[in-house]
Amino acid sequence: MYLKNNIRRLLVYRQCLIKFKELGFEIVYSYNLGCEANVSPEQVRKDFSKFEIKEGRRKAGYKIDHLLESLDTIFKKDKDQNVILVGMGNIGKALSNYKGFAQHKIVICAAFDIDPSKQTKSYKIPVYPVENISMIVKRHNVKIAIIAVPKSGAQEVCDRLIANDIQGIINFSPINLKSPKNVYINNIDLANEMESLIYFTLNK
Amino acid sequence: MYLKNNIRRLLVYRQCLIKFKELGFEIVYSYNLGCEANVSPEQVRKDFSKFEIKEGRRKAGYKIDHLLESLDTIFKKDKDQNVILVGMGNIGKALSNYKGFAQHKIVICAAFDIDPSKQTKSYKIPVYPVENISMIVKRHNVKIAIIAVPKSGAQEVCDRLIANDIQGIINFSPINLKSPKNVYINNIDLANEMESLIYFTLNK
DNA sequence: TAGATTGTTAATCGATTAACAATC
DNA sequence: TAGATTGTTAATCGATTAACAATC
Repeated sequence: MYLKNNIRRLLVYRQCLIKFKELGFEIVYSYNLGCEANVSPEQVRKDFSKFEIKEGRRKAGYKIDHLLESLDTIFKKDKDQNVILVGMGNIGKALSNYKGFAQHKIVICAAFDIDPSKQTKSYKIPVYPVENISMIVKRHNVKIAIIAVPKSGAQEVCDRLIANDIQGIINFSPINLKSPKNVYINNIDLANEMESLIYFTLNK
Repeated sequence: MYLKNNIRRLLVYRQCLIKFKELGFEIVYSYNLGCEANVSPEQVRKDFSKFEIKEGRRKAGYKIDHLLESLDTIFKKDKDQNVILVGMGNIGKALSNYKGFAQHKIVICAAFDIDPSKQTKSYKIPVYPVENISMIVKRHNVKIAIIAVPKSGAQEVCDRLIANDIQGIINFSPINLKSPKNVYINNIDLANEMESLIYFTLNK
């Protein structure tokens, strides 16, 4: 199993490569890419090596398109990935409008909220009562979910998702969810992210 | 300089301790806290040791209140921390309404946007034109900023913030910002967070 | 007291960095 | 060819885990 940092760096490389491509470049050296991604050239080559990306040519660098293809294979970008979103509060709404997902072939196919006033099919993404999770998950074969409900309801939502065979959850609620270890959870606690930033800024 | 992971775990411990406290507990053992935070008891004790938190009593565990006080000292929670927010799009708006910051004594004291239709003082947080950054930063002695503008404008905003002596930036724009190394940047790329979740979920 | 738990020291593990042969 | 760059192997560094003495 590859480590988190590895994967995260690959995703940053992809970001950088897309930028280079947009700027009209066709090849990069590990040195360029490292500069842009804030890592050493050796780290870049090591990461590629670990994922068996061996498309560089000594002295001639890497073709950007080839690298992007390899990364698309690793991240299975051949088709859309359906995800569901639970909670249409501040964060939920922002995520449902977020443009960045589409470019990554991530599609929020349905949202859920307990508040009937937020349930509508006239919105860009249909918003259902949470009772419908089971139906929608089966219909669209969803394996990934986003939790953006208040802290108090997060564990209950989590349990319901797992009961419906959701395998991975990104959690914006500031609580450490309990889950069986075969369910992968990515916690994003916005206040903690701010705290950590503040800590490192003030303790340089 | 303490490592990122260390600090992040301390913040998770705090989250857990607050939960325990709300549930009426007064003491914890490293074992309980580890369980809740998903780390080993040894890791908990090691982290405490590193930050010179030595308030446990053998066999009697740690007083939750004492631990929270120590953590508040480490994270300087004696007074509010003013931050500014640039970009009042989807994400910016969500952040400006986010309840979780107040509990952490993080205060968004002003927001900025280039779109005149978004500039208003009648909103909960005043929204100014970006030209006013300099004035507000000086007036409130702000050192920390949030970037939530589209990718295309992010580097320009970043440069302007740094020119105004901002020391730490949390960046929600999907781009690797260039900055002098004395400015700490915390990048949160929502699409990459989703990608990483999807990767680990599908490659278990 | 005996057993449990802390705080720290030592051992292990894994990630990053350095070095370098291969070669374009 | 000479110099530059890759891909990999070896060395280092640091984080995590294990062990254990101290002691409540």
